[in-house]
Amino acid sequence: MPPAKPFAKAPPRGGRITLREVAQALGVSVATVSNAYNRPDQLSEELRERVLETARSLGYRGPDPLARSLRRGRTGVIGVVYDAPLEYAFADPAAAMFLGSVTHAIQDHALNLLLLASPEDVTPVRSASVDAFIVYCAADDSDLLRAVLDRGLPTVLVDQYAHPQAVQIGIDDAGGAREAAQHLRDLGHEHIGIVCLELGPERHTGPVSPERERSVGYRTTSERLHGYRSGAQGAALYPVETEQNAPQEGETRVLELLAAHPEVTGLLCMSDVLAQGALRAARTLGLDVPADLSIIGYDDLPSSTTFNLTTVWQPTADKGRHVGDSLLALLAGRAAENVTLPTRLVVRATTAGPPRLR
Amino acid sequence: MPPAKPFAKAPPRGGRITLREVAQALGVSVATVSNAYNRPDQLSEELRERVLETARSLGYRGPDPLARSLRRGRTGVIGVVYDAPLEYAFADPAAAMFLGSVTHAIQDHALNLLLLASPEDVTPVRSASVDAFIVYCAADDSDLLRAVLDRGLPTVLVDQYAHPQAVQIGIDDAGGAREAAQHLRDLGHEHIGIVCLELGPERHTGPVSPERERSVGYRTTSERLHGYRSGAQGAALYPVETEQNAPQEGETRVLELLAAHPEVTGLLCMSDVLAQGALRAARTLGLDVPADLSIIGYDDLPSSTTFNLTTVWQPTADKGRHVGDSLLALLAGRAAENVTLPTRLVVRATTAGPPRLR
DNA sequence: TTCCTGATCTAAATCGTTTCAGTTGTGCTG
DNA sequence: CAGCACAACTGAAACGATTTAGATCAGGAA
Repeated sequence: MPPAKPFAKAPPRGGRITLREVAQALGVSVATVSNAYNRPDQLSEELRERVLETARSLGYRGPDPLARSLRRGRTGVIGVVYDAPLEYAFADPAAAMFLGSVTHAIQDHALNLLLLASPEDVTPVRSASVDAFIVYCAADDSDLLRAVLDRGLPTVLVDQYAHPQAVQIGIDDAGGAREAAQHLRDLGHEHIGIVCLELGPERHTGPVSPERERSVGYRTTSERLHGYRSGAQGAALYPVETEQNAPQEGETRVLELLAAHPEVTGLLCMSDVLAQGALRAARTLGLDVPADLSIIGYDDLPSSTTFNLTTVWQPTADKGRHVGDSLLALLAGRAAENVTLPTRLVVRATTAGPPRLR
Repeated sequence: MPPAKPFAKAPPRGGRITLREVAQALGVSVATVSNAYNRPDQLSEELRERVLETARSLGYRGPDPLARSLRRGRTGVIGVVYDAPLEYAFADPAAAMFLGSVTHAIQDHALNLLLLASPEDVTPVRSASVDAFIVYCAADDSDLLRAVLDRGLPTVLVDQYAHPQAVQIGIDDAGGAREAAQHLRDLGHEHIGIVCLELGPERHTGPVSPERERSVGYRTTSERLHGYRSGAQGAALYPVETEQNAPQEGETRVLELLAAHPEVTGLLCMSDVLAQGALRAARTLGLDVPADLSIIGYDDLPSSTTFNLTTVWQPTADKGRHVGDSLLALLAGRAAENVTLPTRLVVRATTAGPPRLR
């Protein structure tokens, strides 16, 4: 290897044009060029035109966003964290709709969403250039949540347990669940299956044991389960756990459940996606819905109207709006309050009284 | 709309701890503290421990990601641009699934997705700190696309016309459409309705005139329309335009279409979501599917299995993977090639021969 | 002793902006 | 003609890190 290069001071960066180059080409100061872009009132219209013109001809693409953010101390980016492979988030229409409503709420304020992937590794959370965080469905004791709070940035927790260092936005999960269970009871169902979402980050499937039920990590699951129990008093309940919020998964679990407990005549599903799986299972078994089997979902997705699914509606759009508002308040240095939004049972065509005999 | 400038004034940068503070507290240089985080082999284990310990006790939260990015010239962020209100993207399960598959493809490479909202304003595109762009479903002549290409960053175009300055990843839109149309023809349908996605960024609804059909801005719509026409030769075709990819919208347009053309016995929908609307319309009219009306969708969403919908499958996961791979190649300075992925008709239970008489 | 090597650690130069605090030069008032 | 407001522009200090090119020192070989 040759020991030393004669031209050691070669600029390694590809010939990137900066404010300085433009300023030099014009014989003005960099401050003036910067002002041409950011504060047109600080220089004469004529000079501004010349600056912009020169910049264009030099191939200058405008002030570097990164340098600007560093200097200004603001990025205009909100980090979104989801405590599961992020692909699941997109596979879940309810999550996608929520993200859509957040987007809607913040896009007029020059804010954008950065999706932080890979939950088992907290590095992205530690090294993301963001002004604030949204944490969606993280378990209360997760490393992820801890890493987020460690950043010390404004944080909004969605559908999670409250935390002193963050704002919490959620829905009345238990209330909606209670209504749903009550509805089945009112119709006369005595044996009711419950298709749960994940109870915690560790993926399990099958019947939920009482001790497992006692240590549920996700607030949503926990609350809905409590709601079901309080609304279905007097009935026999058969909760089963799923490991992914997907129709296929719902179908499999429901088939298992009905095989183990043929006396079940009603199904409470913690999501419309799982309810879709229940619908498939019923079709597979040749059961008529609702004559042979009643099914209730949760979320009220757009497709559920088409399925004529009885379900629990939740104000997804409102939720996004509240998250957005809270974020804006926190970023402006104001306080924001925890919010719990209402839910409501929507009775459609997948529920009826139980069959007299099977 | 006035340009949003929410945080013109930065918040008080009250006592933020930096590398320097930590270095001073220890009496070492900032380089050493930096090395403690980034290159542990550059200092003794003992000193490194002390640095980390001091940092912790001082409340230092680790190297600022922004400053690091500026210095390193890399952000680890990919900008995603969608040529419609971003909320629509989330409302469309196919788009959400695609985003999910991209996420999956890049998350092992320390890359994250930044969703750039508000398409009518190109500011976010101009001022986003990203290493590369993904453009999804933008019209060929849109300001948005131009703004993206102006940034001069690696760019992948998805479901769009090819462009010399970018890599294009797409599917065989026309092929799938042709198969679908052919299928209806083979079954004997003579009068076929076509429910189109948006033809261009300007929202229209209702019947598509021949001249409008000639100037379709979105490649997906254009290709599928061509495919339908080439597969349905000999039949009378009635294309109608929608302004949003949503079930409700599909229902409305189909009701209009069937009112205007009662002789229609088959429907080609450019998305499963629109096909869902068709299903609703049929129910509203008391028509039996497929006895009275055949319906074919496009995308093959998970819910379409439940609906038993005949539809055109597309390799969403593959698409995301290819986008991810191309991005990685471009970021590494390598070249990447345009890719067109196959599509395939999936026949389920919503298609049959036309009724003899109505 | 002298020189070389390797392990540690440091000084200083960036990275590309924004913005505070001036410095000019001009025209107007009193 | 002094005094002053004002418009137009500039210098230089941040912003918070990474990284290159040494400096220093101890130990071992020659």
